[in-house]
Amino acid sequence: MQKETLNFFEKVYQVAKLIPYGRVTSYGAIAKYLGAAKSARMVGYAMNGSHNKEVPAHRVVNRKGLLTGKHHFEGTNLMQQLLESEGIKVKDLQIQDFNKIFWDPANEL
DNA sequence: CTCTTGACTGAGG
DNA sequence: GCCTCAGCCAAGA
Repeated sequence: MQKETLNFFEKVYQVAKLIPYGRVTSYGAIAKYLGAAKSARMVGYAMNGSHNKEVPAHRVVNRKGLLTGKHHFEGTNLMQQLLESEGIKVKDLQIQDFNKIFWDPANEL
């Protein structure tokens, strides 16, 4: 019987994988969808292990659409590069039209 | 066990 | 819209 925390991490990965192409979401949105809106930080923490997974962590940003986690990627602009490759416009770690491409799992899923 | 840190968020000024 | 404070939970020292 796994702990709920472990299940939480697993769900984070699952939801992250479900993020449509050219869309982004926030840590809080995922956390809220999992029923742990107050554990948004845990979502980001879970992403630490996302490197070994097929999780598109570059599509997950904070509520402002800011690429706060870009420092966890290789290089200095890999995250922004990946997003722009999907048609997402990014300006200095800030996603443009964030409200338009924002994907809320609790609402869309 | 206690303290610090962190890919966060909401409320108040 | 920006800055600051507090709450939140888990992992590491």
